[in-house]
Amino acid sequence: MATIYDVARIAGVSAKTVSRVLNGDAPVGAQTREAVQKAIAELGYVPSNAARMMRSNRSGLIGLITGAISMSPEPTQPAGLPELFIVQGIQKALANSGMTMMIADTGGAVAKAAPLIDTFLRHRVEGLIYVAEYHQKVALAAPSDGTPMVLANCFDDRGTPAILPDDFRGQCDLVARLISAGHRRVGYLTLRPDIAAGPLRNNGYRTALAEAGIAYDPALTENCDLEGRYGETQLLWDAIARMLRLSAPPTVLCCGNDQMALRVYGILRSMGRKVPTEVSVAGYDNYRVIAETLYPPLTTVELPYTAIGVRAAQRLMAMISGQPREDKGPTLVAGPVYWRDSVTELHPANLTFLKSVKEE
Amino acid sequence: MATIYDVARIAGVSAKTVSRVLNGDAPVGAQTREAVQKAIAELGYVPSNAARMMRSNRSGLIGLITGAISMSPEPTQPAGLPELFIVQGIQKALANSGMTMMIADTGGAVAKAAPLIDTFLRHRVEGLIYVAEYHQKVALAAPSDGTPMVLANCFDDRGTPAILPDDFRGQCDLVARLISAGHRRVGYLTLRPDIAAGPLRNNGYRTALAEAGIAYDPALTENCDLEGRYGETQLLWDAIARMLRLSAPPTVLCCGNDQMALRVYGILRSMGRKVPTEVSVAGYDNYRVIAETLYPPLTTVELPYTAIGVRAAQRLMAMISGQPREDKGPTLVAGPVYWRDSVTELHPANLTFLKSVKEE
DNA sequence: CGGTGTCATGACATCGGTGTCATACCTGCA
DNA sequence: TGCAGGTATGACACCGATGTCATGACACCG
Repeated sequence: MATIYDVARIAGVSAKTVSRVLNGDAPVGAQTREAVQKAIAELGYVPSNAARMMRSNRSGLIGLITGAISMSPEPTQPAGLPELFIVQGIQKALANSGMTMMIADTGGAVAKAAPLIDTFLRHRVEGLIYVAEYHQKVALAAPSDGTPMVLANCFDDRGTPAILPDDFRGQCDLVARLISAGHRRVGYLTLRPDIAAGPLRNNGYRTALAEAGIAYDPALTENCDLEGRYGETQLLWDAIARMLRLSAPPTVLCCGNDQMALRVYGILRSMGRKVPTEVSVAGYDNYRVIAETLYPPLTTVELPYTAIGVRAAQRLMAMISGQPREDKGPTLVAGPVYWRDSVTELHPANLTFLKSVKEE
Repeated sequence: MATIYDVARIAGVSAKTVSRVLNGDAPVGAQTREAVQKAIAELGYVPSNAARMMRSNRSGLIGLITGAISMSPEPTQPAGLPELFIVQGIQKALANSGMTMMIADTGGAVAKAAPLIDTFLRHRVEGLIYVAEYHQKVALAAPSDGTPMVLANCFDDRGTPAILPDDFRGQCDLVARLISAGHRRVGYLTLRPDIAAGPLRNNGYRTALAEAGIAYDPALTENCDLEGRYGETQLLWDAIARMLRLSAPPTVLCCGNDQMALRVYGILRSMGRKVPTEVSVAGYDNYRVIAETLYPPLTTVELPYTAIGVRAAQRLMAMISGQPREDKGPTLVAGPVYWRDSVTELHPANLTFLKSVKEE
């Protein structure tokens, strides 16, 4: 591979002059410049970033750590897609910053993160982003030197800057929208309570009900989440059957995620219940391959993965450029409700048969 | 950031000795080694890859170019996921090679690939992989220096090593399996004919029929592929209705991809046809979020994205280590048929009502 | 006409490692 | 005893850029 000296020799100038042509940081005579550019083209010269870095100490690299790229050895889970969307967002935000992204992968084992961070530090990355698969708490060793780091879709208890989905807001907005469409009995097939999003979303659900003056009914909330594993369909079937047998059955079923909603579609149809005329369905995530393809298309809330990635990159760039942190605590990113045909807008006429309607 | 000289000074040895401790390329006295390691720990020293690279000329970097990471500005398409699975495969294969992956992104515009390749060459990557979103022909400028390059999920006419899905084999295997399950009238809702996979799969379909001695019936093949855009559902509805009105209607519908199959489920149910007892459905891609979650789960063919990634990485590593190319032409990767409950195994009794059965 | 400022360019040191070679010490064998 | 051979270590050059400083040629101004 040609070096700057080769170019200098061919062009009949000094290496420093070639450097000036490349960087435009000092005036160069017109003919000299041409001669240099000709030599560069002739040799197919490409400057070495490594050499440049030796002096400037700026690598132009951002390190990204995720478990998304390599799946777990037993890929029973659809796993990893959220992380990939976050990566998309990061890339998008980084595209015009001149930074190049290095990606490494824990293969699911958080313990592997430390050596990967080490690899990145060897490359002298200017910043690090750790991306988690789902909203969760992590315990990561901070890089011993001062390299800035941002957590995306996760948080720790050391106050590392974190970007998180606003699960409370999302569920609350969705349920509020359902209520404004006339629904008063809102069934809720929840996520597991042991993941971070679970309790937050439950609070959102109950807050939306409370703000509309609707009493919370425990009979309308069930946890059937088996992470998509075998048995979930049976649990869902059972829970839905029970809810529909209530004297005041739900007019809409909120699902913990869009995948669960996809299951619920099949179950309701097998039960002979039409979606949405007899029972409405709503999801969560706006997993578009499902939400837009389902028939009818699914009302859901965006889980703003791309936006989380963008925010994470922006925050990191701010830290790299030495801007002081303006905001404390995690940054919450809320996504909009996508209103599609899987939920009926109830008209007053329809409302009469609802036993629990207190007002309106 | 501490340098090797800082470590040397603290440990009371020369820089070269520290280097030897780090690389283990020459014997070092036990106490000396300990002193050095203590100094390294004390300073939090991390060697600089850039400096190392200056001499060794080995960057330990692989460059990956894709359009997957940043989506198009108007993400009407679910786009990009296949590429991400390929990236997973690459990462998986690279994990133990000590290589670090750099990812850059064309944002969909192939024209942007050239400057990205340039960026990678500045970093002196040891190899390049270009990943395409779907099986297609590309025209990429090869890096002017001799940096090895592999194409994944695409090919060019310059004979650049390419790894491709075996679309012919996949469709052929699927249809053969359907036939062995007793199906004789196989409806086929195809992909657009202008993409590479289209004609290949059609050949697979016809070959499987021919090998079973079943005559090809043009009335059973329709193209409704609008890439998931508005109108596809209507086209599908129309095509399916037409096929089901035939005097010898199909007993199974092969769909161009799993997303189309998801639509077909909804359509068939709206028509009052039960899946799979009245009409069986098969997909293509093994898009697991759909195929495994659908009710009943979907019979489909794996589009072996991860395997393509693995093969691409392996091939690249072979090129980097200077192994001669053993095989000419593109490497085809076939995926297995996933047999699930969306297709009925027809028993001889069922077969009697089929008008077109010639044999058996 | 001499001093000052700008333009254009080159010599040289430097970044942080590693390759090459030299050196000093020790052991074993003729 | 003398020398070959292995072990442990250091001095120094070098990789390919860029920062610093010096230099020569002009143009402008008083």
